[in-house]
Amino acid sequence: MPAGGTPPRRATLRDVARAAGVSVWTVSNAYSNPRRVAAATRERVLATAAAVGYAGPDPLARSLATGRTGIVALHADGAAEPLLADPAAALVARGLVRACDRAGVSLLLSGAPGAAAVDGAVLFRAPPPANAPHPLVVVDAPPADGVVVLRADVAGAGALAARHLRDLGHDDLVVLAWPGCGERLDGVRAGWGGAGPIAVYMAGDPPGHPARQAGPGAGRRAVGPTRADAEIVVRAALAREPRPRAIIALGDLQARVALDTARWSGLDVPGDLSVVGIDDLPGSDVLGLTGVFVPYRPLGELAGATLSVMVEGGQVTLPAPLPTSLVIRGTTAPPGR
Amino acid sequence: MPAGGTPPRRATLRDVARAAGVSVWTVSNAYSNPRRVAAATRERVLATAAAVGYAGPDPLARSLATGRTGIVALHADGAAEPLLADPAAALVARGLVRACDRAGVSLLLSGAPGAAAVDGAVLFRAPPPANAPHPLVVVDAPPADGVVVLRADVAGAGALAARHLRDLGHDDLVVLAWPGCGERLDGVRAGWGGAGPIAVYMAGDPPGHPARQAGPGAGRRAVGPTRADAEIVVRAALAREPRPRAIIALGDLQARVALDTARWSGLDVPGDLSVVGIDDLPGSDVLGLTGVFVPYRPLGELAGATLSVMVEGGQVTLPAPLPTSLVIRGTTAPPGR
DNA sequence: CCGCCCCTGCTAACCGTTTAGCATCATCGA
DNA sequence: TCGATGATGCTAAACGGTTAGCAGGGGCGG
Repeated sequence: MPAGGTPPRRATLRDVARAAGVSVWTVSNAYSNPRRVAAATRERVLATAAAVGYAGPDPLARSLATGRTGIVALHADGAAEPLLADPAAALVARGLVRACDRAGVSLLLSGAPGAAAVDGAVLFRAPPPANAPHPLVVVDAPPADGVVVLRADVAGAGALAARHLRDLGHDDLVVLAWPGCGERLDGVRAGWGGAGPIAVYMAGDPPGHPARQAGPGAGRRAVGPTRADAEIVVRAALAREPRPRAIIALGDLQARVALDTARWSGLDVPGDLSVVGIDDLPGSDVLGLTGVFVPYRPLGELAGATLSVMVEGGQVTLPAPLPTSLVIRGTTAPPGR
Repeated sequence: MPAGGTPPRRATLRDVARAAGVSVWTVSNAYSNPRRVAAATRERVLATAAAVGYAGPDPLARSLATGRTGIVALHADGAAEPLLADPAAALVARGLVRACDRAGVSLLLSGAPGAAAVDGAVLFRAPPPANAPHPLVVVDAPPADGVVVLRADVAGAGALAARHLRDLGHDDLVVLAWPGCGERLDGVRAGWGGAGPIAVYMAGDPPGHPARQAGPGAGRRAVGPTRADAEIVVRAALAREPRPRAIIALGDLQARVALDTARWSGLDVPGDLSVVGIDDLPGSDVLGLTGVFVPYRPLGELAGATLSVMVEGGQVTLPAPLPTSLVIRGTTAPPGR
């Protein structure tokens, strides 16, 4: 004989309606649109729902019907991990999650755009896909037509760094760079303004470099050198004759490697060598690194706010690049005699 | 007269089927189950889809039909931001996102459990809800019946810290604690083993403390003191007579405040005062802080792997608490004379 | 030539909601 | 007494897929 128990299926709106003796419409509105149903009826419906173990409308079905998911995505290229592992991306994520909290939505970290249904997406340093079914905001990428791109004034950042060293009296500049950071480099050149020679040491991927060929992210735009790449280029730069007295690292990671390497080889920073980084990532403060602050977290927050407006159907105007600022700590000084 | 253009609605499976002259079944399987449809047919379907601008099955509808979303959640209490702002939570998130990448799913950061449809959820230091419609894994919370709780051996961590100081010859211990870290404290007591007196300074929320009453998280289990709380308790501890010579901070944040405050008031660390923290958060290495490493990132990774198994319907056996390890750096030494 | 089986594709039911549009009814002013 | 009105709740059509079960047909062994 058949067991008389309820099936293991979770209760649905229909079940509640049947049990409460009302229509599906009434139950749905009791949850989503309380003022359209009389208080007494609503009370009864909710009580019945609790009795049959109904925990509220299924978010999936609700999303399908309404077209809204209450989720925005932060996308990376192949894998989601870099979104938290890369310090700059993590800062953007942190700003974004704060904006999401404020807007009452959740944040999805995903390496596969389109795999999940979202109301909108933020792309960090990634090219926008052609036919996204939702609004898109791109962070820290070159401006492009037809897409909302949010960025910091990285050229200004380079200029700030160069001007600082020039103001200190330096007249010989070494720059640690990598392919793809052209704008920062241009800024450095502009800020330096011919105060002396500039030597650029370029890190990372020559075509065919094995370490960057493997893996899902191979071939994508370089967003920065690996630690190993940085060490190679730093060693090369420090070995130059005459020895460098002022270094701008276009990224904080390179700056830290430069700091380590210089001190390791007995140089006094800033006595023998001035080092300034660009990014001012968390941790650079305790290192005492002089650098230019790039507002990644505010960018993430702005991206979230902007996306919210777009999801609501509003128009947004492209803001000017967010300003950067020089933070002077302990790694720069006038050139030693 | 009516404009003959296509409506702005996105193409659906049905549209593609009509255009390709096949049934909906065929189109669906061409995407989701390629081996059930002849290669030639599939080819034709995909071409037609591209022609009418169909970008693949809608994830939402697919999820509704299959019951799978390809999303796992990391939940916090009221807001999602602490998941990235709190260093320990951020480490768990990082481990989790890596496991998600490996499993091919996306990670949702949410402050409102149940607001979005997910296949499973990880709760960090939060009590599990009663009737979750999906598998649950709890990280870093007291063991409980019927739920999978993953944890580090925090008692062992406390013991490691205490034993280290005792081995160095200390015989007078000051502990910086907060309500809710009882297990760590117990571990300290066990590791210390009566090598001398222990003075415990407890930080944070006395009932009615205004700073912790406001906000959505009010009343929840304390996961650690705020910076301000830490400063107060550190000041109190350092002012003790006789002056402390060995401090265990049950959390790294307190340890850092202790370090700052001690050095600020002219004490030599570790000459006058030994400080050891528990957590070994990122940044403690450059600070040179001696401490006990708590494997938050591996916990996140393990949580992700465990959750994957549970989502697939598998049974999991509770692993033993993950071991912690002592990391000796520069803030501990034998007691000064 | 016949019966069997596999391959392919179809029909139709289902997933659990939302919501536009309409029916019903009690209340109320004239 | 009657029509207008507002409150309340119902019917039914989406939303965009998946998939169990089945029909038709061609290849193949007997």
